[in-house]
Amino acid sequence: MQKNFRRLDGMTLPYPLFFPDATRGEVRQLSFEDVKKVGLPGILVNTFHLLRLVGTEKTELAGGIRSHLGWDKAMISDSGGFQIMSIAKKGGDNSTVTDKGVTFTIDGVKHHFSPEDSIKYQMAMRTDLMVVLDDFTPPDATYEEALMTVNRTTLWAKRCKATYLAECKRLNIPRDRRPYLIGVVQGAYFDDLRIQSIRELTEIGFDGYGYGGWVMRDGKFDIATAKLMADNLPKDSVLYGLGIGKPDDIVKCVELGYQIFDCVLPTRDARHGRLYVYKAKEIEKIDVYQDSFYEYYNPRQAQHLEENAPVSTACDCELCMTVTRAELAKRWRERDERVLRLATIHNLRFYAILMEKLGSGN
RNA sequence: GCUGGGGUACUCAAGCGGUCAACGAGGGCAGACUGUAAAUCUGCUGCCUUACGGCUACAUAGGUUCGAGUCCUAUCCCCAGCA
Repeated sequence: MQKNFRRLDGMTLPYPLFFPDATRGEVRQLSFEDVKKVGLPGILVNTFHLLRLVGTEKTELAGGIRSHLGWDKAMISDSGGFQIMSIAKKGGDNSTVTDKGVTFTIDGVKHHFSPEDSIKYQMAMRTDLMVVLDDFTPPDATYEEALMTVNRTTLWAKRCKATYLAECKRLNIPRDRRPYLIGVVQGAYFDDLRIQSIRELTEIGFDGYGYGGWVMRDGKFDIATAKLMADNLPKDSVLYGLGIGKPDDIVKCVELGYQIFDCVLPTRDARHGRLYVYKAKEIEKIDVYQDSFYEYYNPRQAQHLEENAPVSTACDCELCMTVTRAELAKRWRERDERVLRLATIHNLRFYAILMEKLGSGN
């Protein structure tokens, strides 16, 4: 198993890594300075949304999305495959998905997007890791529907790989300076489809493989499929849990061999008033291998208006160092927007500490 | 003192004879959120009950009516204008 993540500039970062989602080029509520202070290795940006909002020319001219945005740490990109699910398949509009690609309709505007587009733009962005465009099903999909997306994902993966190689050649990128290209395993909850997807993708050959699709099953993280994949994928490849996940699920995945994660949960939960708190008095005493090693803290609850302690004593983030629970609760109910930033910082710091704890065992 | 307008659940606020346990908003409580069209969304919020249903309620007391938060009378408060 690989021990380190290699950035385009040659710098290495020890696994496991968690990348907060900066879908549109920014982690919601945070400045890049905030993200850096939190101690995470980089951010994940979304190819489809950035292509829509920034465009290819600007990015190429600026020498990559990193310098366009002014971000100097690691950056990985998602292909836009998830948006096929979250936007195109949500129904009710004119979006369509065919083998050729996908047509999104957002606010009445049509956007065409193909596997080739995704790779070309990811190359133009010069992210450290990129993901093939994939297709997947909603949780209630039938076997036949899941099979169709497995086949399409394989078809697209081939074209993504070809585009990747062509772009590397066209741009004269030396072998050791190429971004990681991740294939995404599909197959929903059907083990044989997952195996088929793994077989087809590994035949094409990728630097790593992602646990794709709907990772939740009946309201719980589908650890069985995560294990199936870890057991059947090449041991020397990178394992990426796309959209994973809750802190305890990340712990389980790291134990299975997963190295890279990204998820909206810490940032979205922060905005929605769900803060993560380690059940330990101080950072040194945190044991992430203990059952239920953390709990939720909701600053919106009126009961916290009297509490003069910090949100967590096992945390060194700006929120916990400067604001009491009472102050946070008060400011939350006053709709002071700055608390969303502090809450986001807190949850991301929680994830950063989690990854540090998980990495120290390497 | 006169004239006019009001008193509705934790708060604000609809309601103008039945479809009202009472619109809506806030607050409160609970839940959801997993490659971000989410600083969002969903419930519950008089009492008993899992529910059906029952009970008690729209300042207070009477009254009219088959039926009253809604109409009438008196009383108590509040507000504006005039004295």
